[in-house]
Amino acid sequence: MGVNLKDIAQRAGVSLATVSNVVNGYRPVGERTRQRVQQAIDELGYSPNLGARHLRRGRTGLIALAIPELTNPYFAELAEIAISEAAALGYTLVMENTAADREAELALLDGSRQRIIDGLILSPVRVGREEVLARTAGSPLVLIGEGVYDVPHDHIAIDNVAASHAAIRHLVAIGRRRIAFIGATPGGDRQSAHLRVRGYREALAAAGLPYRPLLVARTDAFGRLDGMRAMRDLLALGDPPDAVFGYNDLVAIGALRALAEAGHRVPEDVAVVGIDDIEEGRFTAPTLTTIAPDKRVIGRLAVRRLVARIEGAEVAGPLTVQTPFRLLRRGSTGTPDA
Amino acid sequence: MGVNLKDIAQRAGVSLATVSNVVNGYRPVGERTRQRVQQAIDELGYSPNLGARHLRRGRTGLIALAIPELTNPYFAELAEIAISEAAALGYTLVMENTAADREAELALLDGSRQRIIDGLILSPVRVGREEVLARTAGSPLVLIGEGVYDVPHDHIAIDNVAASHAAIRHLVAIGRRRIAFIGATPGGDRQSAHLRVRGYREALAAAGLPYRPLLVARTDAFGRLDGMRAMRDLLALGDPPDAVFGYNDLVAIGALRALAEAGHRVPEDVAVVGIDDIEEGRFTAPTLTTIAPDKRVIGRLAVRRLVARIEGAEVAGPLTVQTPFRLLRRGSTGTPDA
DNA sequence: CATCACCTGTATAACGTTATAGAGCCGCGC
DNA sequence: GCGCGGCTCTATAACGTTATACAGGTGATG
Repeated sequence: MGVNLKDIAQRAGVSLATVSNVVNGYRPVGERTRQRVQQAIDELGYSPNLGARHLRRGRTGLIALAIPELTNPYFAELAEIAISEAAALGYTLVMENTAADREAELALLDGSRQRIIDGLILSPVRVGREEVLARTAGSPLVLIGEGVYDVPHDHIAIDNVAASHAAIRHLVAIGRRRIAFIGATPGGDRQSAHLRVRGYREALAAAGLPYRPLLVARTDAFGRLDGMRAMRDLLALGDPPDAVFGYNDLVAIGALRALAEAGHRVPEDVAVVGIDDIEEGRFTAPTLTTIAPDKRVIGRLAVRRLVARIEGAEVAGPLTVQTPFRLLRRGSTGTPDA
Repeated sequence: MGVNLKDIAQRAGVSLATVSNVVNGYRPVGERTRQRVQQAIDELGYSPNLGARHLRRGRTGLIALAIPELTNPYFAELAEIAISEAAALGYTLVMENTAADREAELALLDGSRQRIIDGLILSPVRVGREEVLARTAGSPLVLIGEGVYDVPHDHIAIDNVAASHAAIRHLVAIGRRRIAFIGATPGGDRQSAHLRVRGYREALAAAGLPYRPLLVARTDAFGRLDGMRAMRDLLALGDPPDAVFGYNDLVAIGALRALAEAGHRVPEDVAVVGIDDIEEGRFTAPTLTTIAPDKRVIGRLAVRRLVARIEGAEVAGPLTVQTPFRLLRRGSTGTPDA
């Protein structure tokens, strides 16, 4: 349908190859010829057929970002950053929703369904080291968030243990002693849940506080509803917590809801901290104290690493990169809003 | 790199064309041959090179969903539905972020950047009838949300006027008399803002209430922050409203925040209603009454229409489809949570 | 003046697929 | 026995691009 190289070549009175060289500068072209060709391109409105180009080049120009849920604002915010970074590098980013499903993650890893993409950024939830090592697809892979260790792939995430430390230290500093954690997982999945629990335990120990297993609430997923249910259970304990640290902001927001329903005051009765710094947390009542990962760094770095691997560049630096984070004190731990 | 048709053909001892026919059933193939080929495919693990296939077929198998912001949960929820519907129909959905930018919308319409996609689902914000009519790209286009009328394209949206009516009727029914609207726009963009204001005015008139221009707050965008600021302004009026209807849930949630900060009780002092039924609204304090569009219908219908047009099928029914909605009564208008 | 290197531009072979034209083969009916 | 239709399967020409090999011309150098 569209205008193609041949049309341009005819119009400009040169060969196909010359037009191609003008378009992507693979070989030098004389100034006069270049101008004639460029004029023809402008007049006819040529844009290359990417299918054909990529068939020839062996690459498609697409990269995929696979996340467990698009409706988690953290991932939506991350995706927005990754999309624009990919565009800046000349790639188109395709979103894949794994829905935290093991089969979906495996399918992506093996690339069976995905002969279209040049590389994959995956936020793994259900797959671990073995599955990643068993990966057959040859295209580059960058892991974000959850840790899958000792695999030959880039991995970008915050230091989950340190992040937990910071959250718990803050709660201790404002005088809390019975600090609960919401969002532990039963199985081996969700490495970061384990790491965050570990940071929680270590920080408690460092503060001289006892570790009470009853105060660590497991959840199946990590949405608002899960946080709400877990908080209800915690409130039903004979001796409920005076602070809660959620696996992420959504869980913490669910906890806020359960506390409001039960008539508890936040932060007076129970203080709440989350992780992710989603925009929503700046508008809850009270506003949510949170650990803010640097989403811009994570999103951009993931895309850049992936593109560098795709293009075969030597990538400096270690495979695993830990990105910075900050503690944002807000209403849910007693800091008045600005 | 991968296994291709030729490898399979050699392995099975048949011709290229036969393998192709086995793969996509264009021509009948004898049972014995089919089995030999199928076995070779399974053994070697063949999957077609989509670039080549699409070069030949003239289609890429990609469709784009262009929305003003990925971080608006309404669009994230819609996107999740559209992605899975597209996958079910054998297409891959690419997300495009227009960031409510006119240039970005125009670029998508003209398809200059987008020779990769077979069709486009666009939620227009800054472009209107003329721009859509001037579209040069030949690929099918489906519009969602905002209305751009009298153009030869499918358009899927709720009846904005009726939705506003329902919201205002509800507020009137619970005894409110000074009802404000947050989210009018100055320019001609955002048709739906105009329509929602129109429904607001009509419903006021039908209830015998006066229309007070001071109670219609303009905003530049439609996020939580915009809603919060607008609500602050409304509260500063000599005679503040006793109810607020937001352009969408985000705006309404911002209003909730401003009300909480100013010490007003919801719904006792001010009742609040939004549109979109994003999950977040079920967890605010109080929970948010909202007009719930049927996102599943919108997302699926948009994708199906688009795919039908791409594949050249005759599409029955009118171009413009209005999708159903429901009023969900929650805490912000005095209905206790279930 | 011959040789050589260089600089532009051209012709063409891929890339992996699908659709078209046609080649064998078999059995049936005249 | 011959022609014919139907059924499988094959050979091959696209699709639009890029990279390779090559051709023609020009200027510099010995």
